Amino acid sequence: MIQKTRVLLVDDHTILRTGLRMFFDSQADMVVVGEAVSGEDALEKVQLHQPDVVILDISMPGMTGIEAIARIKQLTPEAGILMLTMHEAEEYLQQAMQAGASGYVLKKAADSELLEAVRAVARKEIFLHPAMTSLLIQSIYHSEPKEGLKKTINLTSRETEVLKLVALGHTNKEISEVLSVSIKTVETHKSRVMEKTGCVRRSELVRYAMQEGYI
Amino acid sequence: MIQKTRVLLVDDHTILRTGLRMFFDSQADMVVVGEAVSGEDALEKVQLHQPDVVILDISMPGMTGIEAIARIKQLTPEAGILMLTMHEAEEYLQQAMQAGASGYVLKKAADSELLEAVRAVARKEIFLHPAMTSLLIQSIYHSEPKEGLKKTINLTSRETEVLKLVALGHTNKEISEVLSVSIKTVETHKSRVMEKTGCVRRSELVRYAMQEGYI
DNA sequence: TAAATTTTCAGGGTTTTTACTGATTATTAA
DNA sequence: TTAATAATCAGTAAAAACCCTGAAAATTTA
Repeated sequence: MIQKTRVLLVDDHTILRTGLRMFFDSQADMVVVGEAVSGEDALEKVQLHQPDVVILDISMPGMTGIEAIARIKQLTPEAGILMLTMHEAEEYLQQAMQAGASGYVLKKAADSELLEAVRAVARKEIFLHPAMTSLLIQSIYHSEPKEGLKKTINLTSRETEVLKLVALGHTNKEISEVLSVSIKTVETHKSRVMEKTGCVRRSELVRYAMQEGYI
Repeated sequence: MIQKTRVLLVDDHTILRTGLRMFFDSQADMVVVGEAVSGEDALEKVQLHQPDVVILDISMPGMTGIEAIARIKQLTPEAGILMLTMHEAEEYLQQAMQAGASGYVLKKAADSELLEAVRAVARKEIFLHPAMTSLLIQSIYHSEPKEGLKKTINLTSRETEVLKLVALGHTNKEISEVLSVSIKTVETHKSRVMEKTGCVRRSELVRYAMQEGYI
């Protein structure tokens, strides 16, 4: 091992970070070069420490892990990003991989799996637990309209119509003409959809619509 | 091991089949229950032997492996299909996974990998070599448009980037930030794309991008 | 019927996009 | 080495979108 794999830990739980640091530093081929407690913090630390692998939690205060992935990738495209999370849901997995993550490991996974994942990501490979891979492939190639998510986010029929048309790139005016309502009404529906889905950008709306099979 | 994994070999090369049969039969947990020399033959043998795992080559006389996957899946959805091929190209990989394959192993892979793959598929998991997984994820989430489609309308690389981002719902500002250029530059590229494609509305641009496989 | 939800619309200020025209600097091809 | 193509950016005015708050009908549910 000529060079140790440089690891940056990003998690808001100090205890977890400390544990991970001890764990990684006890490995001959890796070293923790820094820690960050938030997405914003991570962006700084990434520039400062130039890590090979960034280990990131999805749920963090402030910027979400998903957002952080994109920002980090922008800053240092060479750094591999490994999501370490307790969420087994495929929606997170999909979003993370789409945003540019190189791996996804559950917090309940075995230590050996985490090490394997870090080493794979350091080699520029993508690491997913077989079961996670199944989920991903399934969701990509053989996805059914997800009932689970539809239950939580309940769009009205009018909101659904507007979402679809927005995602297809139609302007508010076009939508208002198609639905025979005023532009103001369209704006209201759209903003309500964004509120319900948690989207703050039109692009997120597009992705949401695609992901949920609206378009 | 209560039940041995029942394997069906499908390949038009007799030597290879014989070698594989000996190899698998030497394993304590698997048994080759049949062989087939073509896709058509495979369909019969699948019904006859009810295998747990079908090992299939893509390139075969008559029905292609990709076609065979779909047909086999239709007949016996419980059977896992493992592609064993010399093709490293991601287009085959994508097609195979989309058609319903559960794994993809290169003929040049190590014996141990093949065993691992068969066992994973028998467990209803999906098996891909990490490098293959990378390819797949890359091609799904970070794909370049297909060359064939770009013949008629020739977009420059920058125009293509802008088109993709526009179609994904990003604002000019977001695009200018991602590409590190001014908004004015983005506007120019976008209007040029609209000129070339004949689109006059953003929605048409979205449809074009989808149709041409940009997104 | 009463309450909750859905659908509809408005005002107003800010930001962004659109649709022009025009132009400079690489890079590539002939 | 020209000539063509690609990529960059500017100005400007009108149109549209965005982001609020607020609110009245219509419909559905309890």
